[in-house]
Amino acid sequence: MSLRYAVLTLLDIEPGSGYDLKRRFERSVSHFWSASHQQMYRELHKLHDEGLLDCTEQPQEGKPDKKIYSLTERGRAALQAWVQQPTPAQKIREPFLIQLFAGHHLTDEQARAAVQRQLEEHRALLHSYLEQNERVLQSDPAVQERYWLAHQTLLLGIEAEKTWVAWAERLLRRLDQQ
Amino acid sequence: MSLRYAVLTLLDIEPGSGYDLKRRFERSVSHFWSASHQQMYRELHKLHDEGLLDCTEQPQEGKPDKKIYSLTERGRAALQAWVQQPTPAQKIREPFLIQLFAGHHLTDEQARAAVQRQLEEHRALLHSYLEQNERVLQSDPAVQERYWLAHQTLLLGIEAEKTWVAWAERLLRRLDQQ
DNA sequence: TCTTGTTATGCAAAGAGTTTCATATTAACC
DNA sequence: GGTTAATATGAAACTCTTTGCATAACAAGA
Repeated sequence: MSLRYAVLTLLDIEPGSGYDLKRRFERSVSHFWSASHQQMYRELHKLHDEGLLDCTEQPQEGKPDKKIYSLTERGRAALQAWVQQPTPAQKIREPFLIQLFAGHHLTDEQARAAVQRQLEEHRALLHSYLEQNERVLQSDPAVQERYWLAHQTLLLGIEAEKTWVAWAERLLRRLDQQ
Repeated sequence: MSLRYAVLTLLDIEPGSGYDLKRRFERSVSHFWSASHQQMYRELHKLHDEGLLDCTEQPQEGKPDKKIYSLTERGRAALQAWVQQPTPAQKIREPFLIQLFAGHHLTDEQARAAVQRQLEEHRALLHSYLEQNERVLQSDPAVQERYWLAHQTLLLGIEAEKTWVAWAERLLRRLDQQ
């Protein structure tokens, strides 16, 4: 049930199409949620059917038309009610760590390569979050003020990636000594 | 496809029943994977049908009988082949951070309570990982040596929870000042 | 004109995970 | 004898997510 509220939250901040939403998921909330375009469209249809979203078709010049979704009164009420409820605990599922857990089946060389790959991925994530952070810091102070709690989630993402990178670097050094 | 390899990995380290496995998931790998008992039993049946697991019934005194599963040669080969393949990137899905992202719908008091709740959960996780770590450090050095990469995953879990706790504490202080 | 890339939307099937229900053995306690 | 709790296993229905397929408007370049 969380995807729907992620969608409502983003559309509450600013209305948009499924396509927009997909890109905003990648740009602004990838540090705590991900969803494919099929999930977006299905969820948008459902929310529209349930009367939580309005939809208006918007013709475009030089591009295909889009459907712009925005929250209805009921949509805002549903979001408001949900944010005040306790959330289910996160379920972590990290395939790479299963592999390391089965690391006695890896040679040192294989382990090194796998950790190196992860290190690069997490460095890239950290880099992208730091860029997002720069964009936020350069935006309108009134907007920053209004969405300061949203910004805190990005700061957690940054700290989490720093932790990951530091851990992977330490592990690589240890693998290199062997 | 990752659950099956998590199951194979644990049974490769030590054979056991579905019930054992459930507890071992909670005790030893909860920092990177979680699964319900229904998932265990279903996966065990599938892996047995596919010939990756052997199964022997073991009568018990004072308790219901259990089915002990262990890897077949093909099971070991499948695990060995998988650990060497690149893993799909983790998909983070953290409902609490959606709520914070929609934090403009919360009063400071509501936000404080929600963050406080998360802080307590993550402190409890940190505590339990630190206890696991103590158990590992007191175990047979030869076993520690063999599974040292598995132990590294726990150290990452500990660092990640420390990061979370520190972030939540900082956020709470900021909320208290308002 | 044809191909490639971006924008934009969607269906259908399969796979993974959750929730609810059900059963049975044994120990411990009242 | 009846209740509660831990151990032990499983089916069925449902929801959520992924994967593969499909369509179409338009721009840019070969």
